[in-house]
Amino acid sequence: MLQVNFIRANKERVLAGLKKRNAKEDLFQAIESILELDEARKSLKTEMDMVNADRNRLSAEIGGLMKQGKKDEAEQFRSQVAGLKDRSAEIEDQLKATEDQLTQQLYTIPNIPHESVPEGITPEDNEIFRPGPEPLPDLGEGSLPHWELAAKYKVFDLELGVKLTGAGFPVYRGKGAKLERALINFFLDEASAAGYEEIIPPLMVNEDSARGTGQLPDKEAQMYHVTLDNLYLIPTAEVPVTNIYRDEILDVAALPIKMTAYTPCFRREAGSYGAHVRGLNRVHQFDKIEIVQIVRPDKSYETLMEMLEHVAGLLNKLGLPFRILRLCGGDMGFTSALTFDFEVWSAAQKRWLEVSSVSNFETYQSNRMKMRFREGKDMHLVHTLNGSALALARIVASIMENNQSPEGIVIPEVLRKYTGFNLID
RNA sequence: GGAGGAAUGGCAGAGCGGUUGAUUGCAGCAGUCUUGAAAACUGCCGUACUGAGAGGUACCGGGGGUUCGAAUCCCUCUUCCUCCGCCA
Repeated sequence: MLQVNFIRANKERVLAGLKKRNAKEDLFQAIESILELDEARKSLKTEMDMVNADRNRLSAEIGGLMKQGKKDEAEQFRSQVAGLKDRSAEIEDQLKATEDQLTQQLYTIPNIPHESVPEGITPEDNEIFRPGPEPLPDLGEGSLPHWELAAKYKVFDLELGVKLTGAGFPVYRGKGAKLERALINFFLDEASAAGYEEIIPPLMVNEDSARGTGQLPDKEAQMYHVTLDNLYLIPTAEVPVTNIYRDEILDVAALPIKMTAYTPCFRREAGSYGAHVRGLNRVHQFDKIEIVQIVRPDKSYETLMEMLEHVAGLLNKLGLPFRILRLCGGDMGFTSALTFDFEVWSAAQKRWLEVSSVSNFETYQSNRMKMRFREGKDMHLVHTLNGSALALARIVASIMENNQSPEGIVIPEVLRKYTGFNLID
């Protein structure tokens, strides 16, 4: 979330940011409300501190008198302290209520978009940061979408997933399963080579972690919730991996911190429907390799480009036709300041499929997580970034569609040492 | 799941009702000495809120309670350790 002091000092910027995000009117009002609540908070706090200071002073005097054996004099002070105590408790209740309201309001304010974020409301308004190849590959007549290829070559089975679990839980089989595993290993090896520490995190997180990265309270309905133990299935490795450094004060020399993790990701995808969810286009469980960086604020945009190039490198090595979009204000995630989406061209479906999202959250997550670094005497919030490198299900779909041939699905060169075969037939 | 024990600053480890935000050691930072380094010595060394500042307030796993006063006593939750049971 944003810091109140930042909002106060940069009110115009915050309001302009909300406008760019096409925010509703009530968010603009929330900004006013936040500033007022913070003023109220401050004066209540000052009042309580003064009452407590009096109480502490009197208590110390009572202690001194008791030591000297002057019990009668001590008695006089007791009733005074009792009164102060009641007063303090009263103010504390008000203070707590004010702070709760303030926090609730702050949770409703999204991150402020970076200046380079284009104006716009819908995905059509996203800026093409790096265009796809010209002309786009054309597989000609008879090319099949991946779900038909899956049936033909038995790569994955969605109906079996329905039997075992429900819609949107694919079962990969045989060479399909091996291709999946090959991609995981390839992506992890590439991340390691780029200096990312490999992490195997828990697949369930507690409430604090979900709040830290911003899934709570904003996106609660998107997560599977294990109510009996109050745990959430992770929608992305970003959640457990970024939270590793929650509530930590890092030494500046420790930065940047680069971590990667492969995990299955679980998403309820409530509200999705239609042809766009066919096959592997949108599923409830998919594998993803995530890269996360924790960096100095002055380096974060440089880092964002570095991560962008890492992901672009992966797609180039796989030989998939892709483009990069800079998301517009209206299409950007709640917690992000700047997001680049990677889309792979599906010639068979004649549409672009999102396979990666690389974002800079600036201090939005680190403020929630109290993730800071010390440099000399000064302490600052770090910037956090993450990106998919890459999301598997759609990559598998893309490889199947783009690499289909009369003989079968051709495995990209770089994956062959991982799969042990060149063709799915 | 059952029975005990524990939780204090970056780490180790005192304190167990009254100037204790907290002794001490290590680590860290600054300095003296030195050609340099080591050693020795001196000083500094938690976080948050608040205040122009001096300062004030809060925090000794979380929450609640007793008391004029709690790191210290009580209740509760959580986590960790030991033993038993179960188990990939």
